[in-house]
Amino acid sequence: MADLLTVAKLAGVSRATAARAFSSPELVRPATREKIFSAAQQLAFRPNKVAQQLRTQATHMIGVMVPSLNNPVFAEQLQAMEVAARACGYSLIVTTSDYSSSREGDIVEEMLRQRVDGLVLTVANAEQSEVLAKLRAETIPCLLVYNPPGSSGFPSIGVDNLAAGADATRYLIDLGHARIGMVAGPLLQSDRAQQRYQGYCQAMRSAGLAPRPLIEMDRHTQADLTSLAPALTGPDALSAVICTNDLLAISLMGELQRAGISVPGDLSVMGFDGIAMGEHIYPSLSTIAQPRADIGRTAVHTLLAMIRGEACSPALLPHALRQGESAGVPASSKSTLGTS
Amino acid sequence: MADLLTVAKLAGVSRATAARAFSSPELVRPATREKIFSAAQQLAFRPNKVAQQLRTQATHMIGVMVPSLNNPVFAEQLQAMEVAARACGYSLIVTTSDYSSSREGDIVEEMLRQRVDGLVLTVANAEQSEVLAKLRAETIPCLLVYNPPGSSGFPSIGVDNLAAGADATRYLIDLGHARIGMVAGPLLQSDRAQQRYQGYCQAMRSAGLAPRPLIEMDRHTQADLTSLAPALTGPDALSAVICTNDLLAISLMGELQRAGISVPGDLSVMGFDGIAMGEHIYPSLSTIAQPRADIGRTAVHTLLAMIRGEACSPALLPHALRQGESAGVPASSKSTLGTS
DNA sequence: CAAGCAAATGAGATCGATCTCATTTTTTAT
DNA sequence: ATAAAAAATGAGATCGATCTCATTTGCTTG
Repeated sequence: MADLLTVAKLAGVSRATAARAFSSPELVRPATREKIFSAAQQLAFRPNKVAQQLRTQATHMIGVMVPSLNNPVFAEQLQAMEVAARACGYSLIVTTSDYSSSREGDIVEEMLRQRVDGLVLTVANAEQSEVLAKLRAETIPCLLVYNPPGSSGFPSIGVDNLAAGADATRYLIDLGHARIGMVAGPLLQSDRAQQRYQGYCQAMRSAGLAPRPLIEMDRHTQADLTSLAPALTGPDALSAVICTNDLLAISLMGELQRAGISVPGDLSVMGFDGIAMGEHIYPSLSTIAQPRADIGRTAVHTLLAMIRGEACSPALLPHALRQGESAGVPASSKSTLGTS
Repeated sequence: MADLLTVAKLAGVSRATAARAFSSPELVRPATREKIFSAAQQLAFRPNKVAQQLRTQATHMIGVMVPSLNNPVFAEQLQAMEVAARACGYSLIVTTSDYSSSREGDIVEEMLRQRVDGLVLTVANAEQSEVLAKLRAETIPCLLVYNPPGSSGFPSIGVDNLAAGADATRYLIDLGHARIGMVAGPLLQSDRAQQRYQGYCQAMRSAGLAPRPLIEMDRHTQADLTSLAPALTGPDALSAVICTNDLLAISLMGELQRAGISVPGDLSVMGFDGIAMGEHIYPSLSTIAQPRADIGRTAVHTLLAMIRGEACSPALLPHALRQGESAGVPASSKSTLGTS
């Protein structure tokens, strides 16, 4: 592959001038510039970014780590990030941690060696993350996404999960529900889920209702009915559940329907995240939508600002309750209304 | 950031020896090695990959381009690729083309400048892709995913879309359907969709049925009922449709159910791809599942083999018909059976 | 037309590692 | 103990661009 020196020779100029023709053309006399460009053309010259990166000490690469691309929330956020980054001349190195703390460590170390200009991370639990502890000693710009901007010490882009959890709960209460439960993945491993549950508890109490203990599923994105069954029977049976993410909600709805339980007839279901799929299925998913594309875009722009050395304001983006068909008036109220 | 020279000085050795301690420790006397390692430790030395890449002329980076991460097929494939690549010491630069040919060109050029070691691409249409034409003049290892391995001249990883299309069709025929249609995105822009349609046509003819013209939707991943309505009325109304991808199928099912059309009662629906979501919704999606994770993994391993200079055999991976609840016995047969 | 000044160009160092080849040190054999 | 062979180390070039600073070229103006 032809390098700049070869181009310079063919054009009869020095390396420096050839380089200038590309980086600051206005400093090169038009005639010379043309000679250089045509030489470059002939030789099919293609600038070597690696060399540029070494010399300028800037890679124009952003390291991105998400838990999994199998969850559309992250994939959709990444889609937006990629578009935003490329528009600004940056590339994305994408990695997945599978919520594993050791993998998180390896990945970040690798990216630091690659000298990415900044990092955008979504970690399992920001408060007690080892990798964030290590990063605190580094000077590289680093931004969290979805993780609450708590005491981790890093700026963060996301929504107010607590308020969002409360909003979802209040929506169901306003619909007439009182026996509302919350369903989460295993061990409440995600700090977002924890906050959402807090919000649920607050909203319940504000309405004079007793919050119920969280119902944990074995898997983070797939519901199993057996774990839920106890909560659905007896006099205190739930009339509505909020799932801590959309995948969980969607798979729960599927299981319910397969078991002959009607949604929202017998049980209202709400999700969290607002993945695109939720709008297309039937019944469409009532959910708290996070502005995923906005989050991705904002994350990129905020990180680039940090890279430029500007102070950055950790942004809370607005969430929105998306009314779908999966949450409705509870059966009891309906019959009450019908007979009144 | 401390560099190797600084480490070498502190350890009282030359750059060369310090470098060797890391790259080929067996060439360095244990005592010396220890001095170097402890110096590195003290200085928090972190090898600079950019410099390595420049010197060794190998980046250990793979450029990946997919149409969109909003479609779980690509996200799920990417997830598998990332894991496989990292296990082999490679990183992924991920980009999305949105099926735009100009964006494809820009992206690939950018990646070539970045001197990625190889490319894994999914293009809109491999046969007439400008970017592939350009790449044919380059020497960089390049692998297609999902695109049929036709005359593009590049090895490809994917399934036999023609056979898959025929399998789906035959499955519906075996269920008793005769009035089967196929639904695709706009302009049949994807070469895979074309092949699947061919397969459908073949299977129909083999069964003595007349293939119907393709029904095109305005968007690639979202169905609208108005475009489909004509095909659903009259004496010749369809009893089953095959969609060229799962997103289309799922959104179609949603629309149908919202319109009071029962699936599979009134209309059987099949998809293509086998995204995870399809199994969770209700009714679960009958589809032709592509081994997305396998495809991703195989793509990485095949590309790495190409990078090592080994000849590569373009692999066709097996697809599988996944029986779901969305395709069933047609209403007419059912009543026939019932009255006989 | 010469002096003076701005614009254009070039020489050489630099980024941080690796590689080759020469040199020094250590080990082995005699 | 000494020569020969093997192992360990070092000096310096190299990858491909960019940057600084010195030098040359071109232009303006008196």
